[in-house]
Amino acid sequence: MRDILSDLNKEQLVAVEATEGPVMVIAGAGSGKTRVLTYRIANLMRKGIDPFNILSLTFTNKAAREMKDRVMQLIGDREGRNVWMGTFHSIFAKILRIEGKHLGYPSNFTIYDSDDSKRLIRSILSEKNLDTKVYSPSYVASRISMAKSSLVSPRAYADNPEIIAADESARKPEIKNIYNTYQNRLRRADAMDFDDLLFNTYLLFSNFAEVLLKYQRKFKYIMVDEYQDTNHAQYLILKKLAANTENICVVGDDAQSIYGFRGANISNMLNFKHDYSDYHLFKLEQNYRSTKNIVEAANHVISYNKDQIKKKVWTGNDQGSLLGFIHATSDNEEGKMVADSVFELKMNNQLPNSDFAILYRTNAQSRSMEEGLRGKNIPYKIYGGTSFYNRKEIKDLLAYFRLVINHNDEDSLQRSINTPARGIGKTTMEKIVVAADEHDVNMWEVITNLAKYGVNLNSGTTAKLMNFSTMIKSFAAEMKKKEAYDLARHIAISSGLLKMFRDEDTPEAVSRVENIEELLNGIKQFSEKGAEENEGDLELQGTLEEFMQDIALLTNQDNEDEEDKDKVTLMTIHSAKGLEFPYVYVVGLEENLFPSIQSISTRTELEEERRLFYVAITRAEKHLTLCYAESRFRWGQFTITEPSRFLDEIDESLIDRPKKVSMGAKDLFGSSTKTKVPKRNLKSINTSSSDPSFESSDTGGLQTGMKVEHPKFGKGKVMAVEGNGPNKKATVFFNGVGQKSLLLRFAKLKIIV
DNA sequence: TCCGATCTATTTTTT
DNA sequence: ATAGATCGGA
Repeated sequence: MRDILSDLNKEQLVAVEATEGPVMVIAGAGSGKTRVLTYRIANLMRKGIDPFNILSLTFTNKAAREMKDRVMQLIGDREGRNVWMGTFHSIFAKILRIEGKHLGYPSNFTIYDSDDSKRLIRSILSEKNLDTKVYSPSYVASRISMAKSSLVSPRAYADNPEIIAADESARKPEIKNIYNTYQNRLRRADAMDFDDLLFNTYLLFSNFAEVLLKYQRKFKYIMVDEYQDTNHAQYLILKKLAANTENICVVGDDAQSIYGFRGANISNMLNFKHDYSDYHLFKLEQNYRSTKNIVEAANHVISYNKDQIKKKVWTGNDQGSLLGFIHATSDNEEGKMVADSVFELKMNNQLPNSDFAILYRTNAQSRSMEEGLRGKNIPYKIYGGTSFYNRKEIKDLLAYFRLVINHNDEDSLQRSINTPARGIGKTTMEKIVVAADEHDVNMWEVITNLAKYGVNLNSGTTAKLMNFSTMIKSFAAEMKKKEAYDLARHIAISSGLLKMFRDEDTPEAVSRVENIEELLNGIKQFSEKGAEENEGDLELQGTLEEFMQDIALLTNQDNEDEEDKDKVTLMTIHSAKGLEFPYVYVVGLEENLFPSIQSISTRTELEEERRLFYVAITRAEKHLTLCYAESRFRWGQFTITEPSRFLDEIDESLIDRPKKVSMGAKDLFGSSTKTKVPKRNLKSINTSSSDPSFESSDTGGLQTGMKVEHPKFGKGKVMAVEGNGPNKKATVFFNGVGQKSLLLRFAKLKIIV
């Protein structure tokens, strides 16, 4: 620990040593940002600061874990574990479990993930008889989420003329009411969604001065990673927490801001100098990670963005080899070619699998990569995607756990009450929901006091409900006595859930049973670990409640323990941020995929996509390969693609591209013997050809999401509408044909819905 | 109330 | 492709 400071370059060193007062570090990709943060923590402790007084915030679990590991390496586990290090959400959840009572929440509140939120929104929509085509749950969810991350309460939402006008012009005036009901429902269930973890922390700190003071005293030194990704709520919370000592150090890179879609606001970086006039600014511009070619490619790409803080990222590293380029005819071939390339590099240079990463824009792209790698027997691991905790059987079992911990959790109640079937059907549940709404109490309250709330049910049903609540209560009683694993297994068996899947006797059900076993094993490990650490410490360790708190914020597979060491990494670019790999493949560089179709209509969104591409490029240390496939299965359909505009933004001289440039659909059809075009798609192209009786509609009011029919392309869905007047264009996804951009002036479109 | 067959929306990215 | 929603029959 003595000479840790000698590991740093001059700029890093000053940033590490400026421990007092506000500090902002603008750190280019690969410039040792995490290093600065971890060494800062070590340095603080070296100077005698109590680790309990240090707070370090990150965005992803992976980044948090990485930071923890590195800090532990520097200063040892014993002291290291006392630093409050974690994601914003997990740290604030921890605080809210302790202080939530001030806001009227019990400490065992349930955290709803985005799935749970959407399900709740769905059920509110159906109660309010709103059309889910107009009020698409994900749209409503994102409106609500945006409001919350800007600290706009349901009340403030309804009172804000601009928001209301926006909703009205989008013909969705009900959103304010949905938001209000949604928030009441969460409250009634003693549940918080992800945004509430921030919003409520903000409320806590602004309304309870003594609580704020307690945490201001506690967190004398605050560090924030990826500051460019903070949203308004996070910004204000930080401002409050740091108000006393102003010992706040934020590290960020505007060029890597990729979370605008969830409310991140780069202006938080720009505002820093206004909030803390005596701040110190440090810039880290030397890239230690990548070769000259990679850095140059990245700089070139990002220079296409208008909005950016000027800085010059450079490297003293070798020139390195040219960027690789893979041009495949289909997504499957792309997977094969990437796997071949990995295999070749690995064999020629005797490299471990862990040197390789394959990065993509969307989780769905992992499949063809997996197939390719499996074909070559290359071990891989996937981050994210449909995570373990999102599988149906896991959610089913977790719903029991959650309900046992928090009986008021209505989502879990609805999920578990008739799974496995107990003869408590829709009619019964409807009556309960109605009674709950009428008396503004939650469903558990109604179920356990049927008479009091005037619910009329026959004696058989009453008995069934009674049995269910008795069972849940008995589980809850055992929670205090039993260890997490024992209780979990007991619930899996006594609830009948395990039996239900066993009885099903399909291959699918077998894997569901296996997954349940896996979850139980995970719990076993957890409680054993708890018992180990328990000596002398918290008595709560190792209970099911603790386990649930632990996993509530783990949305992707974060359990890396088992020998996942030497494997190729597959992940989205978003989750790759902050990581680095010697060999990186960026796949699916196609228009409408990357940049994504939803982003190409506005400059800000397109620039965010470009920053995402920048992040992807700068993950690579030694070699970067860019991949493009001429066709791809998307939404279960065969689609013809065009190369991404981003490919043109890298200087040709940096890419090792085969001379022949052949692209586009014509070429593909000419040589389509190689590409498997499913029969039914060919059929649908042929059968839906021009029909003399076809009548086109007035497309003046055409909107995203509408269903249309085209005389030649058949039925499709409008993905985007852009331009005005005679130049108005629509991007339509046609079943079996793929995506088409149509000039409405000419296109004969019939609006179906 | 349950079950199966059929229809339908869904896919951007993360906590 | 796939999970969930919906509907009709048992």
